[in-house]
Amino acid sequence: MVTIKDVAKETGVSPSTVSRVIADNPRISPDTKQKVREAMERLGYHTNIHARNLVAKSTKAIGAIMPSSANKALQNPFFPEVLRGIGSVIHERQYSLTLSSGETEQEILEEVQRMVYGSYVDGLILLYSRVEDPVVAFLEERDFPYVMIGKPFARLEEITHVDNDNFMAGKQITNHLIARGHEKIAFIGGSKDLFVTRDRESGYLAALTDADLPHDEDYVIHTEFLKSGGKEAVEQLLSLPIRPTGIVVTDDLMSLGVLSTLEESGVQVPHDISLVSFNNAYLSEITKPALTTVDINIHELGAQSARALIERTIDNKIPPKRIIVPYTIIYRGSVKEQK
Amino acid sequence: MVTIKDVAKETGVSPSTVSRVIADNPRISPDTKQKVREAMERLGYHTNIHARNLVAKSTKAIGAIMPSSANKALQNPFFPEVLRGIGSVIHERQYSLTLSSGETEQEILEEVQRMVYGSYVDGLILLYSRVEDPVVAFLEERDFPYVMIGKPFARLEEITHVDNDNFMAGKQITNHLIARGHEKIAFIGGSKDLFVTRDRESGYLAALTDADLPHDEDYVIHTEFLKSGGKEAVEQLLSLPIRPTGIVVTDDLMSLGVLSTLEESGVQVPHDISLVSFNNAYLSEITKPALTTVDINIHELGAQSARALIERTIDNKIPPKRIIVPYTIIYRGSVKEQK
DNA sequence: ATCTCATATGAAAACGTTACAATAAAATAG
DNA sequence: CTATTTTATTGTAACGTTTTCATATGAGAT
Repeated sequence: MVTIKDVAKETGVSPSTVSRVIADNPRISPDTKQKVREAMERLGYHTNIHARNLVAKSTKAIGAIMPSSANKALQNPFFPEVLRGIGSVIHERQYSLTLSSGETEQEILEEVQRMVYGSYVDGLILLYSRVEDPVVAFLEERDFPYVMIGKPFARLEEITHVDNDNFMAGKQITNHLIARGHEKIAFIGGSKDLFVTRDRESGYLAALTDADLPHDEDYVIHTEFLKSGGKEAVEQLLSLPIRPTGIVVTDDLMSLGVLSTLEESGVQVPHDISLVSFNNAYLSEITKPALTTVDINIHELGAQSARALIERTIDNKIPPKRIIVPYTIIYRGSVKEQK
Repeated sequence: MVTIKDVAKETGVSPSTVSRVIADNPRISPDTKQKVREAMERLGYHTNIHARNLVAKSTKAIGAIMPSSANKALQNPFFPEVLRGIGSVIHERQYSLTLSSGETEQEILEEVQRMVYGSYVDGLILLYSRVEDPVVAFLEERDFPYVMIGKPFARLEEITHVDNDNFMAGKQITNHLIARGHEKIAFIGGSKDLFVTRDRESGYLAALTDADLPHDEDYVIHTEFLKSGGKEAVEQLLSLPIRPTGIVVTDDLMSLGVLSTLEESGVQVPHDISLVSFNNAYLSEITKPALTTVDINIHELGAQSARALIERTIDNKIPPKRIIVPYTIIYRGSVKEQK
């Protein structure tokens, strides 16, 4: 292993000078810098981060905390995509990325504690958001830098987070249905405990109100993620005396389930019922009628959170902020004019 | 930050003794161990990995290298799942997991070099396999511990890798179709450059041969991952003078595309054409006819590779090995008896 | 009682880096 | 041409561990 001393010896300067060259300190003459850099290149020098971290406090590493795998959400293509987003800025800034590996909530907490106490990372990105999260409590108590993707459950103004404007997205996509002549519009969302669901639902309701459409409670369904839930939801809607002509579904994967159940029941999409969805996962363009869906820009959610976190690791005193990533509506084939 | 010295002072022993207690050195008396452990607990001591790594050579961290994002495969739910698998053993052994963040091949190589030279990790897991991979060349040259998920392109016997028996799986799933009376069976696979495709195809062909069925070259199609490719493949098959009655598709996501194209063309699955698939991604149970598919046990692929790697980081001289993870066929509704 | 040997502990060096204080050399001012 | 400031460089002390070597204590063996 070639160290700073080897480079120093090679160039005939002191180790401290080499260290300064690495840090690009202005106090070093251009000549020396040049010379040292050549030697580093020639000998194949690479900084040993452990030595560096021991003295300088920064690790130049951040951690990403995944939700516990009890949560089926993991199957969602969301994760590889956020990780890519995070990765892109991580790479650009020459940071490195550590992933949490716990499966249960308890394990995740332990993992986080190990990362924080052992000074593995400078900051953390929480890839989920839940009620009364002990991880958040711990980080707050230690005043450790972190940002959250999605909307925090409490202390909204005190936690830096990156989110979409889910209210507006929900409103706008519902408006799309309304503009196409739909008046009986249902909503199928995930758990009510999740802010994504709540915000999108509020948007949906607002659109209805703005258009002077009544909102029927039977038209709003919350279901456990997918599969059985999605099936039940659809069956419930179809058994109603007056069937909806349009449905807003809060997740593409969910839409897939809705779509298949609808077809099983002989209901044609978009002929009989129009469907709009969220996320623009890859699969949303390969379903039978391709889905009209809200592209929430997952990659950007990741990238922005990484940027915000790095900023925060440099100065944890900057005021917390909320970053809203713009969404785009992707129009495809799941919506039809309703006469 | 509470250090080993603080614990030493608190208990009235020397730092070296504390260090030995941490390492559970048998030379320390049970009494002392007890006492020191209590103090560690009380003061909230946590090992600083950077200090430890500086002297002991192990980082107790491994890296996972994702494929370049040029590769659409990233959208595949495969990744969160392998990462979970890796994570489970990582956690169990108290290791930590670093993720590569490069987007292009060049970036990935740089990333790997940084990880290796900077001694960020003890070993690497390659989550992909490609021809003439500079990353592999680099790792081989440095004799750095690594394992690969999938099948290496060269030096099969020299690289520790974790894979399924894709030949047998391909054969068995094809046999399932044959047993149900199908004789005209087509195959839709990904790029011919990928070993997964090749192996599954060989299995498919072997099944045909064993059953004395002819194999028609027109029935074998290689397509770029999905979407347009999947569509074309299906159209090609349907335009044949004699249509197949069964299709083997090498990936669930691909099957989704095949399924929708088939339906668009008015072909009913499984009534007109039966479909079998691979991977058992979550979506395979929510498609219209749920897919009969090969569960390749992605989680286990990850877990096994992590285990093999950790073993290898401890002793890089152990002979390379190949680990075959068993698959299971999940029978669902996409296959029908052919009379 | 002396000697050997195991057992339990401690002192100190090392790991590769950064950062502060010190110094030497060069440039500028009076 | 000395005094002062500026610029470029160096020596040294940390950072928190592990590890080798040394040492003290007590138990058996002679």
